[in-house]
Amino acid sequence: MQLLPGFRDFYPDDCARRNYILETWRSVARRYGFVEFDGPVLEPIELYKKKSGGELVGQLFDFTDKGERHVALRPEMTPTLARMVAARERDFKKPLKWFCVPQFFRYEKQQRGRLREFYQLNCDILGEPSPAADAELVAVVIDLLRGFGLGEKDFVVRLSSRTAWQEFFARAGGQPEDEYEFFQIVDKAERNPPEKTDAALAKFGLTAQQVLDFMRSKTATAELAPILADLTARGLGGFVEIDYAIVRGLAYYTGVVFEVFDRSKNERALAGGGRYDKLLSLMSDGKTDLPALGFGMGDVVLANLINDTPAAKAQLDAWLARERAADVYVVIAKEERRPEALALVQRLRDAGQRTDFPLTAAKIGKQFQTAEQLGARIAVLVGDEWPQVKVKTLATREEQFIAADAVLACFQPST
RNA sequence: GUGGCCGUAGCUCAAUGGUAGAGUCCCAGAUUGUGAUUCUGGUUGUUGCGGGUUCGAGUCCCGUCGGUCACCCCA
Repeated sequence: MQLLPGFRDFYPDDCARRNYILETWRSVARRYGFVEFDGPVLEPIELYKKKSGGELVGQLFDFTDKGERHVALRPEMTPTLARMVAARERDFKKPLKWFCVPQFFRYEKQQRGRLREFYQLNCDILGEPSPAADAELVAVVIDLLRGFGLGEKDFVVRLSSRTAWQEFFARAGGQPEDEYEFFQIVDKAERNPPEKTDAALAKFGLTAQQVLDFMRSKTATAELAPILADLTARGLGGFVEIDYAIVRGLAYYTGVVFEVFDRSKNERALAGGGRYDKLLSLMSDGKTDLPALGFGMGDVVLANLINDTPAAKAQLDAWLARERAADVYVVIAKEERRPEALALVQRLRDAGQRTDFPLTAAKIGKQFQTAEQLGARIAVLVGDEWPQVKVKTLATREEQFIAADAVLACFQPST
């Protein structure tokens, strides 16, 4: 049987790599005061139709359940978050700083950095309109990536704003109802030939040159300046560039938007997000109106970049080695001593030592080889010397005899 | 969803249209109380799948599934 396209098996080594990413995400998010939440993997399809107007339904894993409900595997978290917050908004002190690490499912053709199943860290701040919240969000993005050993030379946050483009569009005489169409044109202006952009902009009385000129003006607007100042005060200014080419595809963004890219531009976006001040109101039919902003960061592109960045790769490998290493391997040199060895194994495990031993009789050399492969730091040999055992530090090959009862003391922290 | 390239052992890859191979990994032994190297032996295949051409197909043709890259999209 083959895997379904775009889905992954996680063998122990893959699972450890995945957990490294998830644990690092959780650790940094908590450091910033974000608290973890989660929701259902399966949702009624209307939840996703409401926001997107059905455009994204073609990329959902959806089906009809046995109760005739039309359901979908979650492709994103923002609708669920909006529903949850809107339902119990008064229970939470503002601003809310919530994160989650959900597995998402999207029915798309897979390619580099994009699968049909993936994990994505989501961090959201709700109930805070101040630019301080925007800066806090960008700061946590930066520190999340720094947490993997990535630095200023490895990635950059491209900071932009829908507001800036709204004002640009209004100055040119554009109507608010045409804004979204205009954003879509701007979003593609960098990739499309100027003639094509000119043609699309003609109805608004604009030219590709005007749009590209503004796009390349790196001066911060009054909205973005305090965010930059905040990040500079934190010492994170070097990670951020103003770049009005970032518009993002979705209709619901209202203000600051940003995307994070690797400097070499080999990968697709590492993370992306922005403000969606009107979305909660939209999702709750006006019952709840909270300003909000957030971003998502997927595991697939991030893993690619870590593997291609030596310092980050080294940090990952060190973590993996620590993660899988056994503390102690008990070598049973004489099968007659197996009961005593089992007792020792049990005591070591009770004391919290990661302990392994041969389940069946095996040659000594084989057992040491196994101990080595398991990454054990210490081998304890049980044999003729009982009630003494031989304690060997595998890295240095030093051995010493110790009374079996005293072995545990070797592993206690010496205070 | 559209198009280019690619599918041979668990992995990396060979094989002019003529008997499917090597390295690696794994297992065992050399070595009955010590890890490396080395040496010896061993397991592993419906050549992705299904048709077709041919005396004969891993090889050529068609289809299909999967992978990959680009486009579309990117919550």
